[in-house]
Parts: sequence; C-alpha cells; structure tokens
Amino acid sequence: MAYRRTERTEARLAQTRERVLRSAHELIATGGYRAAGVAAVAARADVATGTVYRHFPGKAELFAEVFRRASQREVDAVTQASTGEGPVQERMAAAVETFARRALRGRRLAWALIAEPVDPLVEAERLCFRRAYRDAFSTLLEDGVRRGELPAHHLELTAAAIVGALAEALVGPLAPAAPDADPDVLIADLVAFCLRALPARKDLSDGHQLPA
Amino acid sequence: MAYRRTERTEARLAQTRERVLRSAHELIATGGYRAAGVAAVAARADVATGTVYRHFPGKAELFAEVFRRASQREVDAVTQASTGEGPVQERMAAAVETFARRALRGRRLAWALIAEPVDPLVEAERLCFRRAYRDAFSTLLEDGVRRGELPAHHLELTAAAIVGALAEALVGPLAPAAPDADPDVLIADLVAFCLRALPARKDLSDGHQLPA
DNA sequence: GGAAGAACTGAACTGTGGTTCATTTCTTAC
DNA sequence: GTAAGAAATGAACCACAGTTCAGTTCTTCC
Repeated sequence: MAYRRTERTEARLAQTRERVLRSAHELIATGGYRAAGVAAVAARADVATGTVYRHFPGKAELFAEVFRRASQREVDAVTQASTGEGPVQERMAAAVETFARRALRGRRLAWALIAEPVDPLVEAERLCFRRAYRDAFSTLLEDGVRRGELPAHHLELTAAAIVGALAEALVGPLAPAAPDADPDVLIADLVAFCLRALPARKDLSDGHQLPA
Repeated sequence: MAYRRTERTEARLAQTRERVLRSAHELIATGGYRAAGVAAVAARADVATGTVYRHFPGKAELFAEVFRRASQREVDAVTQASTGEGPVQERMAAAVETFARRALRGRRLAWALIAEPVDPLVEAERLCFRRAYRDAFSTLLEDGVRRGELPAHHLELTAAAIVGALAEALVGPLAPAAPDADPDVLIADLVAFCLRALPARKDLSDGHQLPA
C-alpha cells in the first residue's frame, strides 16, 4: 500500500465538505432553492461540479443536510426560548417572538425552510422540521396543562395551528413583501394572537377533550 | 374566403377547451401537480398533446386557469358562509367550518391549491387565492369592528394568521395523513381555536391599533 | 524520485417533460 | 365536388438540470 489518507488530508476533505455545505446554505439564504444548482454550489465553494459528488450521493442528499442543520438551529432557538419555569403565557410569548424575530431577520432562508418548493427528499427533511416546531409548542402546552395553567385540549392541533399562523403571517405568501410596518409591532400582534388562541383554564366551551 | 368558424365549430372548440380544463383539474385532484403532465392531460381529454397548445399558450397558463377556477369556488364558499347578519363569532365559525369541511373532503385538491410545489406562474395564481381567503376573513373582521363586536386591531394579520392556522392544521405537512380522529371533532377544535384567537371587545392589552 | 492510488476536474452524457411543426384530417363556402 | 384554409395529430425536438467518468493532478510512502 502506497497511499492512505493522512490526518491532514482527512481534515482538508472535511473542510471542503463543509465549504460545499456552507456554499449551498448561502445560496439558499440568498436566492432560494432555485438559485442553488449543483454547478452554482460547486463554483461558490471553489470546487468542480464533480467534486460535490465525492462528498454527497446527490443534490437531494446535500440539501437535505443543509436543511437539517439550518432547521435544527431554528428549532433549538425556539425550544430554548420556550423552556423555563415561568408561566406558560410568558414562555409562549418568548417562543413566538423568537420564531418571528429570526424569521424576519432571514426571510429568504425562512421561506426556503418553511414554504419553498423542494425535492421530495428535502421535503421529508422539512416535514421533520415542521413537526419539530409543532412538538416544541406542543410540549410547552402540555407543560401548561400539567401545571394547571391550561385546560386539557387537543394540544397537537393547537400547536400545529400556531405554527401555521406564524408561518403564514411571517413568511408565507401573505407576508408583506416589504415590511413597511415596524417588525416590533408585527411581532407584538403575533404574540397577542397566539396568546389569545390558548384556551383559558375556565373555558369549558371546548366541549370535549382528547387524551395525550 | 372559404372558411370561417361556424357557431357549431365554435361550440365544439369551447367544449374541447373545457374538457382539457376538466381533465387537468381531475388529474390534480387525484394525483397532484406531478401527475398532471401535458401528455396525461391530453390523453385524458382524448386529444393529442399538440391540441392542448391550440387552446393554451403553455402548461403554466393552463394550470393557472385551473387554479383560478378551483380557488374561486372555494373562496366563494367561504365568503358566502361568512356573509350574513349574525354576530361575528357565528359567521367566523361558519366560515372556518366551511373551509375545513371542503378541505377535508378533497384533501389532494386542497393540498394542490394551498401547498403543493407549482410553477411560478401558477404560484402567482395561488397567491391571489390565499389573498382572497385572507380578504374574506379580513372583511368579516372589519364588519365586526364596525358593529362594535370586535376592537380595532391589525385585521390583516389576524386574518392571515387564521388562514395559516387552517391551512397547516388541515392540509399542511402537519395534518394527520390518515384522519383517525372524527373530522367533526377536528373541525370543532379548529373553530374553537379561531374564535379564541379573535380579540375580545374589552381586550385592551393589544397596546396599539392600526388604521384601515 | 517515483510508483500506486486517491482526489479533482469539467466537458460530455442522460433522462425528463414541455414545446414545436410538417403532415393529415376535417370545415366551410361556392 | 372541390378548393382554401383551419384544426388536430404525435413523433421529433429541445432546454435544462443532475450526474458521470476518462483524464489530470495531487498525496502518500518507500
């Protein structure tokens, strides 16, 4: 045997792989999925097109990984914000605000992560992402129920509806193209919306309850 | 001149055009946008591929029209349900229920109309569609404000958030693939969610108001 | 230094589906 | 019936990515 990857080479390989991932991420965050062709990604990462395929089986897998990373960061931030000892309302407000602020800061990316058309394989990744968001909110609600701050209700549905409301109001096609309004106002309104949507403890008009 | 379309021919032309549109609609409602290639549409309409191009400039335009029609029907139904003399809460409940029931009845179509990846030109049509939904809800809210049943608030935002919540809970990736739960329960919960999300008249915690 | 073999390159390939257009069939009007 | 011209046909065409791979460059180790 006359060749075996040295540690140095291994590191360079990893670095290139990383550069490809970052390049793909940046292209998505700038111009969306459409602007992120394999050739463009390779060019921005200063490698040849073929090199991308030495690090990833195909375009779909590459972008699935980009999505997974970016999504994880977002979900982590929301989860973090919703964790704590305060009352549910307070934590919900923090979670919503975190979601909103981050989405508004990187709109193109948020759109790509949440709503933009993508390959099926990437779509699967996105599905996990949205589920993760829903679960973060669901967990928060569940905690509220356990502590007696919220009545038992259809947690998953409430959580999903909140995620939908946030997505639509912030990055969906209904979101204002040019944020003429103060983002703080927008966020305050959104927080108010989500807090109102939480069932009140004495609210018995729900009519039924689902077990966890 | 030795040829001029007779009325009979004109009618046959229109009929063919209609058949192509219906064929496209059916394919979308069954298998989504992907299953609706030009060749498939033509085959189902019993015409040759090329014939489609005698009635539409291209695939995008054809499907834009399909979307426009299907969307209009949906929005009309919601608008109709939200029109009336009853209190806002009642009309909101009716609107939400209408939206939900129709979406659940034709899930594949609803998904195609709301969330499925499509051509940019069709996407533009979809944009109108979602806007129309938002406007329907917005109008309803505005009426509530005028009648003193709701406080002045950011109507567009509330409306958009409600549309998002409905879309996500019903047809988005978070919707249960197999509706194990009774649709009536799902709908009742959704209605409850949306009603809660409406600001109460005496709710002064909104902190600010936007003019129409 | 040089042989063995991995990593890189980028032009060529490929598969998919929308679009075209020369040909055929059908309508109209005399 | 027949000439003029529209409508229909569907196989061929094309554009556009993603992917491949033979040739080149770079690493390793003796």
